[in-house]
Amino acid sequence: MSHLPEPPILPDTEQTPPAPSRAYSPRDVESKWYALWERSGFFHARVNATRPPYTIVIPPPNVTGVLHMGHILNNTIQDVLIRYKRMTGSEACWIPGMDHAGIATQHVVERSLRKEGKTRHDLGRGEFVRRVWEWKEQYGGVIVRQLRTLGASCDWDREKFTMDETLSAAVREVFVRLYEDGLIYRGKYIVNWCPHDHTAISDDEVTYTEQQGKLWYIRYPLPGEEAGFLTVATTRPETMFGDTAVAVHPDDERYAHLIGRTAVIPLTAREIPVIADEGVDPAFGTGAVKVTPAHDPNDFLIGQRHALGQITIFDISARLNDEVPPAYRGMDRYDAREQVIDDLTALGLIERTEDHANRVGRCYRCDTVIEPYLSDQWFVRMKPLASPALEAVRNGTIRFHPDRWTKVYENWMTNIRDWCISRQLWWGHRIPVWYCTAAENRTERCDRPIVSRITPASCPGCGGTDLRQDEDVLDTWFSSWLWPFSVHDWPAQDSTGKAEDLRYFYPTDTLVTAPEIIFFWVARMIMAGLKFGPSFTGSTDQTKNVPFRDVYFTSIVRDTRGRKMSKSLGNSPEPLDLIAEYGADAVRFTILALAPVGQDIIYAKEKNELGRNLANKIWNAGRFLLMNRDQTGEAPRSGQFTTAHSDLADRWILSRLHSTLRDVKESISLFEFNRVTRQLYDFFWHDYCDWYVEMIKSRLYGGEPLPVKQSVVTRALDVYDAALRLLHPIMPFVTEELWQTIRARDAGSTIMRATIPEPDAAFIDTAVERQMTYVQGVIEAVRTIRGEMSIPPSREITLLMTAGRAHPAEEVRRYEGYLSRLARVTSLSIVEPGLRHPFSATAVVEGEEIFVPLEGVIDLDRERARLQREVDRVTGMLKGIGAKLGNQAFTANAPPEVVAREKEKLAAFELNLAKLQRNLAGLSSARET
RNA sequence: GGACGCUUAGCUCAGCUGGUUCAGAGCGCCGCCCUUACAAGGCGGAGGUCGUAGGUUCGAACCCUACAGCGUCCA
Repeated sequence: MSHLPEPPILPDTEQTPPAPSRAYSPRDVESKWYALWERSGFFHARVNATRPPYTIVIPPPNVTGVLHMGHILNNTIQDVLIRYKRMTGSEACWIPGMDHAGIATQHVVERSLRKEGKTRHDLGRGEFVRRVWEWKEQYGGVIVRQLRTLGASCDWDREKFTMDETLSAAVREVFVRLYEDGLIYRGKYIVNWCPHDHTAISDDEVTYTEQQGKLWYIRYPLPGEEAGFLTVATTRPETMFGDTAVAVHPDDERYAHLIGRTAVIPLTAREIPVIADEGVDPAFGTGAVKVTPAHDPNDFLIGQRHALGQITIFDISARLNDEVPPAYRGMDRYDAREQVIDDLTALGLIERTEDHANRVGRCYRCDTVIEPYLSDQWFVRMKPLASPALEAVRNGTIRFHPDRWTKVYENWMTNIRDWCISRQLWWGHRIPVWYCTAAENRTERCDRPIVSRITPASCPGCGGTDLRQDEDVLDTWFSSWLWPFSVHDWPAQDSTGKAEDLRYFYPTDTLVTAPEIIFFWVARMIMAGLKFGPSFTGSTDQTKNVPFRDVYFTSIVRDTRGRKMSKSLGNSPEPLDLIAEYGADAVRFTILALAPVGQDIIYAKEKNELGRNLANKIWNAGRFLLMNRDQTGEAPRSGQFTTAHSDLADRWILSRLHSTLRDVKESISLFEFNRVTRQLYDFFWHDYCDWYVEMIKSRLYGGEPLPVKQSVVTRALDVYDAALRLLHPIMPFVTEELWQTIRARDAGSTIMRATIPEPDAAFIDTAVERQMTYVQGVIEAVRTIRGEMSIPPSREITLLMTAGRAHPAEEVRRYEGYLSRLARVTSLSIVEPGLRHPFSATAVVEGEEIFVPLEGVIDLDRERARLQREVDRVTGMLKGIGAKLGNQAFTANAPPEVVAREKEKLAAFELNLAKLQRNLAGLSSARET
């Protein structure tokens, strides 16, 4: 339990000690609450039949990862949803965890080995993997601790890691099932090979960039023809040693006579056929292309159609191998390119060279240029999985926010290609496939791979025990796509006691993630849910099997120059530094406030002042309430809100509170978080602090009887208490601190598990809001006069005003306290309309005239100019409305209520204008008197 | 090349089904205030032909078309 700093009491001695800070200091507050929440088990969710579940699984960050701005946004949103749901009747469960990040983690450990002068091969596979685990235990998961600093209310008891035993079992189970269903196959195909990481990567892991390159026109000699050549154009001359044909389009008359003949690969003596293939673009280069089936995906297909040979000429590092002439062996692919060009030039075989922009694919992990490479890999057949997953999004079982991502998804899903799932790494889930290596007694069955959930003891073919497991591991995403149910220990849920959890918490409700991984992850999770869900939901109902119902795609965080924030650019603030400087609450609030729906965020650290200032404002409102509570005491409380001794301001703030409860509820349901921040900011800052608190001061500091004051205090606390709860999901720390402080709480209670009130339409009172608008209008009019006439607050003024039918005198009298405090008016007189009040500054509010007598002070010229501007403004508006109403077409076609409204406006403005003009004239005559 | 998104005040953004205080907020700027919660504050003020050009409509920031600029994804 903590206490707000007391208001400063200055001793009347000459020495003034440093005043206790009146500013909110998040550092002191935030550090203590998280630990208490976690220790108290407030984050933990349980199967609870009396509450509906609300589940989110965290997009598992890499075990190597550290918190960046994208995580701040993403996890703040998840926490807001979880905390809001927890406080509005749901059993909210946010399941945290990490993935093992195959390539990235292996890199990290290899790098540290290199410092010892070793490679992983020196250690051997078993030892290397042991070292990775060691690294993980010691250094991994920094991000998980950082999330706690952010305030994330994850259910840490449920934390998972994709390499955990149960999640590994899920991976094996899925592999075997897919294999048995014929959806997994192995084959020699062109894959995206990373020559740096020495592994295949999937199509989605390649990022393409436009690059300025060259197109070389190379002469391939035609045997038997003196000085006869067939010229082919290529961007990759170094691959010519792997050519097994030259191809032209069958309809290309230029080359028709060459089809079926041969050409010689320069720098070698090898002859290759000239073939005709529909896939050749006659407009590209010369219309004749070299065909290298082992090193180009298109050529691979051409090669298959024509049964061409496949000659692999690179080793795993993309250096030329022994398939090429001795002079080039061992050369890097780019060195070889230069050498080949030089040698061809020397032979006069380069016809010409053109600039050519080409798309270069790079490894998304290490940025190395990808080499299309022929190798044995494992694939998942995607089409059968994709169609139900496509359907689930199309028919609205799963909804994307913003909706436009649906189209991106559909596009990809309808053109889906098979997924290469094998990786030539050591860190990851090893492929559960064994091969019989028995030399003797082999049967036909021995040639088939043994696909098994558990390590097989012997070959089912020959019974031999000489088995070798496939060397490869699985793509990390092959475990991530199971995450929504593998976190509940599927398929071992019965033996681990998590069966009930799986039934209760699956499917999850909302997925919050980045659009960048819509294919990598989101789409595949949907496929996995629909494929494997029936086995644990016991239902074929799509709605029960999908992994989530709503997917919210977050914005990309950019710097003020529009560049994506990244480590390598160094343009991203360190999130923990931000939190240290501004407080986690401020960082959370700010990032949400900055995030336009579906657009990128332009982020600068100074913007956190928005959130910090709000925290400070609320803190100080709390101090105000506390002081008055201690001074005055509270009235006895019975219901939710005290209605005793309530006046306009009280009814108004309750109306505003319930409007805000309603608006926030709606905004959250629409995932419009920046709107939530605006609604809360406006309520706290403007409605509560600027108007309500100022208005109750006239009663708190006036001569009201104690019970009245106590009711006022109680109600102010009631509203504040409810508003704190509503704000809590976004600013968890400061709201807990204040909630605990403003009133005594039961031991072990927390705002985290308090209830956010349901919006109640009975409190929303438009009549009260209209009256309040009038009062505010009068106060603002007087303040404007003060401001423009440069009348300091210290100078007392009197106010004369008319009181017509809409706001009769007895009503205006009730507001006198507000006017005196908020407009610093010392006396109020109701006057008859139409009287002259010379030497007064004037204004018209809702048809009522107000006069501020300023004899001796008034600058008549300034006031005249001010009124003239106002007259001009109103005249302009009247002109517009007049034109509209004078237009036959408008009055004939517009809905009657619109026309009526315009007529009302016209009348009101005309009334205002007449009064303004009369007062302006009165001012002019005042000069003569 | 195809698809999608964005363009509103100096900056960052709201503006929902076309018509109420539809032209707004925060920051910044100018002026006045240390008024007993808050100077990380209070009060007031100035700032925009809503990217351009057409069109639909009685009426367009909002709907349609084209163009320009910026951005993202896919080929």
